Amino acid sequence: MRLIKNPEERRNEILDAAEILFVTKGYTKATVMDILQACSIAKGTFYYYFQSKEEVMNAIVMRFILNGEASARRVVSDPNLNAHDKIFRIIMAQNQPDDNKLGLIEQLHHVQNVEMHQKSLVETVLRLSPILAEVVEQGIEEGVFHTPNPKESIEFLLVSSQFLLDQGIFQWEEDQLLKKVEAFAHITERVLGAEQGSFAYVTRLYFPHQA
Amino acid sequence: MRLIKNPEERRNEILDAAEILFVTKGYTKATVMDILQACSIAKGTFYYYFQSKEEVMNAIVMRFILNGEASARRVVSDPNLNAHDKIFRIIMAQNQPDDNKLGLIEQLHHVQNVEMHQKSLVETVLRLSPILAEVVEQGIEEGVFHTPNPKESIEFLLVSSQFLLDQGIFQWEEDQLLKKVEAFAHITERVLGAEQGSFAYVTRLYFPHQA
DNA sequence: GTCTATAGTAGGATAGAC
DNA sequence: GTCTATCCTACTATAGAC
Repeated sequence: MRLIKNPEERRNEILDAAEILFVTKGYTKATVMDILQACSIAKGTFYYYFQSKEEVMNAIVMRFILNGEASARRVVSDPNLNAHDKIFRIIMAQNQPDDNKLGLIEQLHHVQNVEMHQKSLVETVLRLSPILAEVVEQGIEEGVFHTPNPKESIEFLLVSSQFLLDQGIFQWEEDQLLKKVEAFAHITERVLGAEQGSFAYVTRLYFPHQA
Repeated sequence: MRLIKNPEERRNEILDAAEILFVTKGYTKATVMDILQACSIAKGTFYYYFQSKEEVMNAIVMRFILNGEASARRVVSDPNLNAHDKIFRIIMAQNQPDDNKLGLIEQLHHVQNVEMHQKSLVETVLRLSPILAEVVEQGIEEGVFHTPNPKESIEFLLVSSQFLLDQGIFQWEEDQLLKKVEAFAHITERVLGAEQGSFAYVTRLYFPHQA
C-alpha cells in the first residue's frame, strides 16, 4: 500500500487537508491523526514533511498572507495612481479576499485560535508596512502627506487598526466600533500629516450601510 | 499521607509555586508535575483547584495587572499634578513594577503562550485606557492637549505601543526599537495635539543609556 | 530520498475510590 | 478534598520496504 508522490504535491495535500480541518474543527480540536486519516498517510510521513502541527498552521497562514501582499504590490506598481488612490485600493484589497478564504478568517476570529490569529496579524503588519511606507513616501513627494517617519507611522497605524479593530481580540459593540473607525480616520490624518477629512472615506468602507 | 488544608491556603500555595516555576523555567517548560512536586500534592488536587495550567497563569497575570491599575489610579487622583506629570508617572509606574514581578514580565515577553500574553495586553489596554483618557481630558482643559477623541486616541496609542513595542510579539533589533520609540513619542504628540517635543522624554524612559 | 508501521515517551487532563 | 489510575494527543524513535 505504498504510494510515492511528488513531494511538493504531498506537502500541498497535507496543507489542504489541514486547512479544511482547522477551519471546520478549529486548530486545537483538529488532531494530527485527523490530518493523517484525511490524506491517508502515516504519522512518520507527516513528521517527515513538517516538524510540528504548529508548523502546518504557519504554512497555511503564510499562503493566505502572501496573497494579500501580492495584491498590494500590484497596486503600488501602478504608475497611474496617486498616493491616496493607492492606499484606498490596498485597503480595499485586504478587506475583500477570495470567498474561499473567508472561512479561514472567521476561524482566526474564534477564541480557540489565538496563536494562529496573532501570527497572521503580525505577519500582515510586517509584509504590508514596507509597501505602504513606499506609498506614504510617494504622498510626501506629491505634497499630500507630511511626516518625518513614514515607515514607523505606517507600522503604528497598521498595528493599531489590525489589533484594536479586530473583533476576535477586542469585542466591541457595533456603535463603539463605528466610533473607533471614525477616530482612526482622524488619527491617520494627523499621523501622516494629511489634509483633514481626506481619510473620512475609510468609515464608509468599514460601514457601507452608514451615512 | 492525606493532608487536608484550608482551601484558600492551598490555592495560594499552588499559585505561588506556579509563579516561581513559570518565571524560572518558563510557562511551557514548567509542567504540571513540577507544580505538584513543589507543593507535594497529587494531580487530582491540582485540577480540583484549577481547571487547567492556563487558568493558573491567568490568575497570576491578573494579580499583576490589578497592581498596575491601582497604581495608575493613585496617580490620577492626585490633585496637585498636571496632565503631563500624570502621564509621565503612569508610564513610569507601569515600567517599574515591584522587583519580584520583573521575572513575570520577562516571561510574558518570551513565553510561547500567545493566548495568555494577548490576554494580559488586552486587559492592560481595557483597564488603563479609561484612566489615561481622564488625564487627556484634564490636559485638554489645561490647554496642553487638543483632540476631539480623547478615549479613542488613547486606545490607539496604548494598543500600538503595547503590541508593536512588545518584544514577545515583534522581535526588533535594538536600533529599530529605538527608532520606533522615538517615532512613537512624535506620533503621540500629533495624535493628542500636544506641543512638539513634549513627549520626547519617553525615549529616555525606554532607553536610559542613550543620549 | 520517500514512505509505512509500530512502539513508546511526556505532559495535560479526567474519573472515581476513599 | 485528596488520591491513584488512566486517558488522550503531540511528538519521537526505529526498523525496514521501495
